[in-house]
Amino acid sequence: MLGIDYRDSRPIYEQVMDGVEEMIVRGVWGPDTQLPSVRQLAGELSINPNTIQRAYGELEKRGVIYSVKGRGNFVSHDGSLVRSRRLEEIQKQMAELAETARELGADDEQLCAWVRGKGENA
Amino acid sequence: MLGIDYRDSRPIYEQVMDGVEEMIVRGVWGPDTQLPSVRQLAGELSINPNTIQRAYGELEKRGVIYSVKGRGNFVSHDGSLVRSRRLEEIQKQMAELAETARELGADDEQLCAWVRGKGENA
Amino acid sequence: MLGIDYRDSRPIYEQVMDGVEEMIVRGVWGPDTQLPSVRQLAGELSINPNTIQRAYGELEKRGVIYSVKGRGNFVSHDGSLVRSRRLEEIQKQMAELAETARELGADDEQLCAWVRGKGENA
Amino acid sequence: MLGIDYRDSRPIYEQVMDGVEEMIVRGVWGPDTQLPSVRQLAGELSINPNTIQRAYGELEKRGVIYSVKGRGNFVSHDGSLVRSRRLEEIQKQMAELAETARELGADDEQLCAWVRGKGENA
DNA sequence: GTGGTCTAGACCACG
DNA sequence: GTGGTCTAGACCACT
Repeated sequence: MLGIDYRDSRPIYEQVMDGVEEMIVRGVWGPDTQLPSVRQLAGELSINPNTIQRAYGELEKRGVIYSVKGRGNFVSHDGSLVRSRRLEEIQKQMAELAETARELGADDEQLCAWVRGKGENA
Repeated sequence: MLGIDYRDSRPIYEQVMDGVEEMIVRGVWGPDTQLPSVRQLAGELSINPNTIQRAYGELEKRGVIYSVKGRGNFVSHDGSLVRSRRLEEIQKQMAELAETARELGADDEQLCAWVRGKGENA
Repeated sequence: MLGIDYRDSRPIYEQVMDGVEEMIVRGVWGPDTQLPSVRQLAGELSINPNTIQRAYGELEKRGVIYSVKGRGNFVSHDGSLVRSRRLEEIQKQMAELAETARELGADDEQLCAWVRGKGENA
Repeated sequence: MLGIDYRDSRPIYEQVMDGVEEMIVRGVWGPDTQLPSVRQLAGELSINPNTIQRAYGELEKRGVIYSVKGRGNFVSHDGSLVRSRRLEEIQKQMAELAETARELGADDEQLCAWVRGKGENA
């Protein structure tokens, strides 16, 4: 879990954020679950603690987790809340892509086909 | 045309590339059309010539344009080729987004609705 | 009573201090009332005794309570004294905020409106 | 300008943020004004560049400034926008303080007097 | 030269 | 032990 890909162009702290959110979305970490300590996670992933700290800090500012000095970081939101927020972001991005594609001549049927699952045969 | 937005987080050279490709896709610049010279475009956009040079270089690497020493840069492909290549990229990105959305619980109908135009009929 | 909110960014020992002061201000604990022992309160709140100790220590330093070796901690002040000290602090903070707000263009009437109760008349 | 007070308990990066916002609010730095570079400001204030970077980063995330890689950071909002946002924050804090004060027995007239300017004589 | 990210190591407040 | 901040120094992408 929480795999880091150094070849990915996205910054590490962002990958960590996504990894944590995924654990929450999947329900593996419910509300008030304590997440791994900054130092521990840094050790496991062979990453500098500051990088983990930054990821946790951003997540806290977004309200996804909350931190208690001297105790640790904890999940605040229910997974469904995080999930819906993520879906909104995806929807926004897809709408933009669709807009550009339409300007290039694609029609709605094509676009629909692109986003359909792989069971598109038959 | 070829508007640059400094507030955009995307690098300038990328915005220039997109601008050039758009001129080609729209058919404003057909095959073998000579592009504005590096210095001229740099002057018009108040941009460092190095940046224009990089944009042209990347476009040449992609085969969208070709350069002739001492004469300038020229459009190589027909607009339709560029258009289809762009659509492929968009398709790829949308497929990835759709995949993630599906993992978050979205179904094909929702995804289709997201990419549909707001009312382009009539 | 003396509820602790781990999600609150304020340190626990400060929340404990506030809780104790509130009991005094409300008159629930009069002068010379014995406070719950460090260990007992720590147990009730599921908190480290060190934290309670620190809260009591700070309160003693402020003169709100006094401790007798081997016997326990006791309320020293009358509730009204604590109350007036608290009001002074609040007054000070509000004056600072008001000063900043005035520099930003707010006038006295606005400020008055902000601090007025929502409809406590009748 | 942009004075840092090391005795202040607030983190340095926050003081820097406030300093920048003040320059904007006062109209000293209008929209699209380029702010001092990370390294330059770090040098002037004898502060580590990372700390300035953090301050700038937070301001960008709030939309107060925008950054262009390789060029610098620039003011995005008009001062009035920043000002109104700040006033909202202050109003919120004052409302909370007022609430507590009222629970302690203060009445609206007192509170009004506390927030009035120093020309309170007469 | 600019901003953006990361590492390494340190200090502090809190529990 | 925990998180939060800061410093120092490095590397990268972009202009």
